[in-house]
Formats: sequence, C-alpha cells, structure tokens
Amino acid sequence: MTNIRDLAHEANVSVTTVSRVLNDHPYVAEEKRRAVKEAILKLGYIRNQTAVHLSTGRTKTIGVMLPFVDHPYHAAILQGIAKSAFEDAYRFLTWQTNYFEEHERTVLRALAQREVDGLIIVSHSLAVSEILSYEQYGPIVFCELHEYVSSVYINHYTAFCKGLTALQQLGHHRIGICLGRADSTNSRARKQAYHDLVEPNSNDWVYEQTLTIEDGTRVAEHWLSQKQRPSAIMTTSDHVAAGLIIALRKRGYRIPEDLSVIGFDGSDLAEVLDLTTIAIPYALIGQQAFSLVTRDVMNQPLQIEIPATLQMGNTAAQLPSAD
Amino acid sequence: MTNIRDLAHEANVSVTTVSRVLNDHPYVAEEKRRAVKEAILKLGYIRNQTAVHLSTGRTKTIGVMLPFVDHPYHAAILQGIAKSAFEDAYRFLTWQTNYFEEHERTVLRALAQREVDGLIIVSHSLAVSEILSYEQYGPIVFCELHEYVSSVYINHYTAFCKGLTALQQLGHHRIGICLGRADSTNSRARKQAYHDLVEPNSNDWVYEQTLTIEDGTRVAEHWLSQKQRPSAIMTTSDHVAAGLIIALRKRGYRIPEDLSVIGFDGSDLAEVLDLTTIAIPYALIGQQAFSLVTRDVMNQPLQIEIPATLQMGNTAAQLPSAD
DNA sequence: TTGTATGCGTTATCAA
DNA sequence: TTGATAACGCATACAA
Repeated sequence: MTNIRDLAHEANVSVTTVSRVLNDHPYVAEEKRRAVKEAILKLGYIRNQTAVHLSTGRTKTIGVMLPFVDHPYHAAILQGIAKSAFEDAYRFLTWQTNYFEEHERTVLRALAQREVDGLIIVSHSLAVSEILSYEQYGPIVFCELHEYVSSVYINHYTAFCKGLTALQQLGHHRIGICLGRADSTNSRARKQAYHDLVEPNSNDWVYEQTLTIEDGTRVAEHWLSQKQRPSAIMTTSDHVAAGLIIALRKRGYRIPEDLSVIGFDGSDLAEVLDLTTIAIPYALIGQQAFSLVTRDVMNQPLQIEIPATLQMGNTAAQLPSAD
Repeated sequence: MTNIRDLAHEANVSVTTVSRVLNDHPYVAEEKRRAVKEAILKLGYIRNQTAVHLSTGRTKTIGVMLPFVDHPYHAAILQGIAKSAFEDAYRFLTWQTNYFEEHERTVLRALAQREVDGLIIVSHSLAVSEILSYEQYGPIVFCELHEYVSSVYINHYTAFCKGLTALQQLGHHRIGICLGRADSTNSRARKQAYHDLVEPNSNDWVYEQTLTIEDGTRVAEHWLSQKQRPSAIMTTSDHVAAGLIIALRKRGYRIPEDLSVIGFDGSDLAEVLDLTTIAIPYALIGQQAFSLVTRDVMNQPLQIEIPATLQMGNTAAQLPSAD
C-alpha cells in the first residue's frame, strides 16, 4: 500500500507538503502541488482513513443505538440520520439492541473506545444515568426527552392529547388507549394524558404492551370480551391500529361506526388503510439529532421538540347520537 | 487519555505484556497479568480501537450500500446484517445512495480508503464492472445475481414464475405485470418470465416504473382506462399491490373478484391487507451476505440463492367461469 | 513556503 | 516468559 512517504519521495517533497496537498491547505507552491498530484496518480495512492482517524483523534463517525432497524419509525429516523450524515461527509454505525441492556452497553463501550465521536440514542432500556456516565467520552443525544440531556423529542403527552381531544370533539367519552412498553417514558406520558383528559381513575380501557400488528389483534379480542366497551381507542402505533381494525372488520364490525381508532406514526400503513393518525416527522428527528450530536459547542444540553400533527383519515368518526 | 504505555509503567511491565493481557494471549505470568488488570482498573483504561485498526490493518467493519434505509425490504436486509454483525462483533457502516452514482462511488471509495473491510451491495445503479474494479481493496458481495461475483440473491425469474403460474392455475390467462426500475436486472428477469409464461409479444399489460403505493394508484388509473383489461396483475411489491387494491376498492371494484392481485415481499402490508404475495426472507439475505463478505477465504465467488415462496392471502382468486 | 521530527495508541517481530 | 523496538499511515508543532 503506498503511503504519503512514497508520495513524498516520488514528488521530491516532504510528507508535510504531501499532507498539505491532500488536505487542500494553503502555502504550497503550485509547482509542488502539481508534482504531488502527479505522484498520486502515478502510484495510485489512496488515503488510509484509519490513520487519519488515529492522528486526528476523531473518526467523523457517529453511533446510533436503536432497538430494531426494521421497524418503520426507527428506520425513518435512521434515514434522516443517513441523509444528514452523508451531507456532512460523516459516517454512522448502527447497533440494533433489541432493548437488551448488554447490547446497549456494547454501544456505550464503542463510544468510550473512540470508535465513534458521538452517539444518537433512538431508544433504550438502560437507565439514563448509566448512559450519561459515558458522556465524558463524547456527546450523546437522545430521541426522547430527558432532563439535563440533549434530546430531540416528540412530546408524547401533547401528541396523545391531540388524539384524545379529537375523539372528544367527535362526541366520544368512553375512550380507551393502548400503551407500549410498560414503564417507558412514552407510556408514562401517554397514560398521564389519558388520566388528565379522559379517565382520571379507571384503567379498564388501558391496553398495555401493544407494539405490533399482533398486539392490535389481541386488543381486538380484549375489546370484544369486554361488557363495557370504549367507543374509541387511541393507539400507540399504526401497526397496533391496523391489527385492531383488521381483526374487528373480519368479525363484521365496522370502523369507525362501531369503534373509532386513531393510529400513531403516520406510516405507510396509515396511508394504505386511510387511518386517522398522529403523524410524526421521524426523518426530521434523525436529522436534528445528527445536527445536535455533531455541533462543535457541546457546552450545554439542547432540547428540540418535534411537532406531531393529527392526520385525518376515515377511522375516527362522530359518535352516533344514539349512544 | 491513558494508553498502554501508562499501563505498562503502572504495572511495571512492558507494553508488549500489556498488549498480551489485553488480547488474552498466552505466555504471561499470572502475577503480571493480575498487575496489568489492576492497573487497567486503577487508571480507568479503555482501549482505543482506532489504533487497533491502524495497527492490525483491519477495521472489523463492513460497509452497506443501499438506496433507501427506510424502505421495508431494504430495512429488513439491514436488520439481518445487523444481527449477524453483532453476533460476530463486527460493525457496519450504512450508506443511503438514493441510486445516485456519485453517492455510490463514495461507498466504493470508503472501501479503498480502508474504512471498511468489505462491502455488501444491496442494490446499485453503477455498472457492475466499475464496482468490481474496487474488489482489489476488499471483498464485495451483491444482493443481486451477477456473473463471477459473490452474491446472495433472489431468483426473480422463478419467483415471478411462481406468481404467474399460480394465477394461471386459477384460470387467468389475461395477466398483467408491474415492473420496477426500467432496465434493472430484476425487471429484466421478471419481464422474461412474463414473456415466457404468459404473453410472448404484447406489452399492453406491462406497467413500468412501479415502486411505491402511489405508483400502485397510477396502475389502477391505467387499468381503469384500458378497454382490454387483465383479470389479474402480478406486482413488484406489496406497496404497489396495496396502492392498486386500495384505489380500486375506493372506486367500488372488488378484489379479488374484479381483479386478482399478487404482491411481492411478504411485508407488514401483506399481513394487514391479507395479500396473496411472494414472500421473501429478506433478513436471511442480509445474514448470508454478511457471512459471505466476512469469510476468510475469498478465493472465488460464491453464490447463494434465497428461496421465494408463494404466500396465500385473499387477493388472488379463481377466475369466474363467466369470463 | 517547506521540511524535520514527533505523536497518535496499538500490534508484531525478534532477540533475549 | 518477557521486553525493546519497529511498524501502521497520517497530521502537525516548530524551526528554518
């Protein structure tokens, strides 16, 4: 492998001059610059980035920790990161953790080992405090809101409120909600919104641990088995909404006549099924997270709220006045 | 940042011994080994991977070139790669190219610059020959079939034949097909299958440039505008099938009674819409591609065919005998 | 404007 | 079983 020393020899200059040419630095005589460029061509030289990394102390690479790379909204965040990273000539390493704490620690270790200059944490199960203990090795940005931490986040409380309010304005007062992972930050915020706006005490219509299409089907079973049923359900994701709707339609129920359903994400599924949903600009989250983690002044945490919007479809409707 | 020299000093051994301990090499006295481990703890030492990369000449990182990280089946391949990479303690860098040739060249350059040890090319628009000119810098594995090249691939010809044959067995003989990017390898194979099995000459029912849900809607318009319509359409993706089906159902047409539709991918959409589709184990493609690109003996290209299977749903049905 | 010399942190060779 | 020392390839302070 030819290196800058070979180039220097070939072009009859010093390695410093070669390095200057390589990095477009000033103070190089045009003649020598040309000589170096010729040598590069002649020897077929290609710069070794690893050496650059070691020498400069940075990798121009950031790490991304997420539970699943192929879940639509994680993938959408990833695509935002990919876009921004490419534009800034950055690289990114992705770790799929499946929410396993030991996997998440691998990611943190990578930061400490200088494999990446910073970390974007899309979602995690480790305690925030443990994660933050790695901040000494480089900037860490969350895609969820945490105190004293740089984050790009959806305000799940207000986002959920948007859906719940919309349902109430449609005349619903018996409203159920789906929640995702128990005890996750998001679930807590959503539950709070529910208690504040709809049911201060009861949890009869709170369907927990719903993440996937299958979970939506499970919610349908549960709903069917209930004597007192909600007339509307605010879900955690378009997937859950889809599973729920499909299952009920198969049983002959009509959506939204028999049950109003609001999704969450604004995904392809929402488009296909014409779901009423809370649309989230996930790619934007990725882009903002990238710009936060790569900004040069990391003196203090910065928090950016990303807006969620109610997207009208045909799965939530006025409650029949008969009710 | 504390380094192995500091450790050596602290533990009263040489850097070689420290390195040996770090890498679990034999020939280290138990006593010294312990001394080094204590020093590591005391000084809070963490190994700098960049230095390891430079010294060993490899990064234990592979690169992934794909057009879009958030398209379901690309994401699924990515998730397979992520899984395998994690298991083997490898990293992967992802580049989203949008099929821009200049972006694709960036990826190739990264291989040449030793940022990655090898490359998985999920999909590309550059000429294969140009890509292969970079093979001198490291192994390159394609997720499409090309001659003389390591590839993990779906045989799109036989996969499409499965769908077409199924339609014929259902009594259809007026069959249309959707194609994706014009002149792509896959499109050619699919068109060939169509000409061999269904319509040797006519292209009236060949709908080109269909990739997205919107494209499916466009196909619906086209189909509606035709005097002579096919009774069944084999599509390029579940997305296209979904767009087509939804658009037609909105117009009052019944699927599969008025038109049989077969999707492609076996995605979430297929599940939700109960599509008859050709299911592809995309994650498996990613896993196999990873194992190919990281195998140590790269003497000759290896090609692995991944099976596609017809997955029954309710969007393709027997042609009414009235027809 | 140019070059020398040193450092980045590790692994690997070779001699002891 | 251990240790000096030379790579690995590049960037950069400092001197000229």
